[in-house]
Amino acid sequence: MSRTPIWKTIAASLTSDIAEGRYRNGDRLPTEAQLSATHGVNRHTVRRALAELSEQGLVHARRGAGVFVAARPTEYPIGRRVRYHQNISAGGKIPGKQILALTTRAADAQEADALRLSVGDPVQVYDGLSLADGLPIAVFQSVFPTSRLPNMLSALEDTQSVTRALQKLGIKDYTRKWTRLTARRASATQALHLRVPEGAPVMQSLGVNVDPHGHPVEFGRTWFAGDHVTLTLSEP
Amino acid sequence: MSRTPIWKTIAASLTSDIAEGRYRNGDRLPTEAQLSATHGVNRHTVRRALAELSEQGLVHARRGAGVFVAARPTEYPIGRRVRYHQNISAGGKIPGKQILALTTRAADAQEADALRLSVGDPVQVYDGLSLADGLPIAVFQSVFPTSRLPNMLSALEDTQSVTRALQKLGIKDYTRKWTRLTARRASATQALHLRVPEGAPVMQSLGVNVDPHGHPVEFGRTWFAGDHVTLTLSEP
DNA sequence: AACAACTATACAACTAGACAAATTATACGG
DNA sequence: CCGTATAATTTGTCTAGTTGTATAGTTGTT
Repeated sequence: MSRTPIWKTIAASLTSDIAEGRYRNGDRLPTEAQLSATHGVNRHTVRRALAELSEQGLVHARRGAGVFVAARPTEYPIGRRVRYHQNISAGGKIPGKQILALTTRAADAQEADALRLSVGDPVQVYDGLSLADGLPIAVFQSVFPTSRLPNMLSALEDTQSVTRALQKLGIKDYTRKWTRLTARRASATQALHLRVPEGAPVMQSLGVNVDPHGHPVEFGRTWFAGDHVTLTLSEP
Repeated sequence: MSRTPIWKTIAASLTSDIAEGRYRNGDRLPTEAQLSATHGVNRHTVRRALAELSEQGLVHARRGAGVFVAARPTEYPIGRRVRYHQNISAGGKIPGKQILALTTRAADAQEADALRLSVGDPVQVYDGLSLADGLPIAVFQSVFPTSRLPNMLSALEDTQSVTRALQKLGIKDYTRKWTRLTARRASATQALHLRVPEGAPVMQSLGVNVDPHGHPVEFGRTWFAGDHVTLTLSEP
């Protein structure tokens, strides 16, 4: 009998299938039941193989949905001019955004400090999800001062783009004033959106964009899925 | 993977949103579709969370309309002097009434006994709905003897208030002679008015009000929505 | 005998899609 | 202006499929 466990040969077979492009980025693998049937083994043996691939970051599973080929890291440049759509397009991927929620509430201390407001001043909040080639790479929360941008939410609803929404409201250009990066663990909801296990490492980015006069127009919090993105710093 | 089911975290999130006043009494929650999108989860998972809140009585759903934050129980004191308007106002809520029907017919056995009439004597009947903060808390049926109060219905139509209508007809004060309480299941029409599922528990209250001379002036049947009201007994 | 690899079974948790039923919003005609 | 038919929303229910986890048993190797 062979010395190598069955699950290792199955894992190797799946790995080569992925490498050869038989299953591509974001594709769903056959179900565990199908794989166990085609390989003539028990489902648990297939699971052992999939666990190996998952460990290596080649695939990720979603309960009830299936096992998917993990995306290769997306390059995301961060500099003085941060434009999501341009960044992703330049990397040869199709950008996408998904609105999770548009709300109005009072500013907390951090937001007030960043936007030069007082705590409790009204702000408009855009919670969303950034996609590259249809795969989630980041969840973000953009906060806009209501006093300076009264109709930001409706503009966002129309354009789905921060850049275009700001243009609509008369702000033709904006630049990044500062960016702070930290490593964090994904919360339950972040993990769900980013399709990573809870507690997986994410990169938290805090930043403020200002108009040409230096007035802050947006305070953004972004959480990048560490496995799917590498941030590249251009002009610090 | 996390040990706690996703739906529990969603339920907890919604509960805290309600507790913090983000959604208030009677407010409509976001639709199940919206919630499932913002939480990055299937609609059925959201439904599981909402079912939990519904079980706890925090929300109630209306098919085709939405999911609403359930009103906190309204305190309704029952004693010798039962005045609807005062009772609700004292609880810090805005009282309201809605006339469902004003009719004249013959007294049945129960009504005749309570009002010291003969079966078949003419009585005037006021079917209505009691609201607190715009939410239905009870349906009621007030029966008045035509012999003693000939123009009660028109007085009610003007004043919408039993107390003021009786004053208009010369009865300056009245007190509760007796009250009987029973638990029942809501009939279809009651359930519709009270916005509770059919068969939900309701408290049936029967009572007679008498003028200062001890003559009965009103026989009232009231059905309180059990989930929305707690009756408190003051002077028995 | 001990251990690792694999099998077998069952259930929980979540996803996916479809359709029914109730409600609300909208357009139309008198 | 009002009522009515129509469409769009929204919750309720059903069926089916998929991964996650737990328990117990079998087989081959050392």
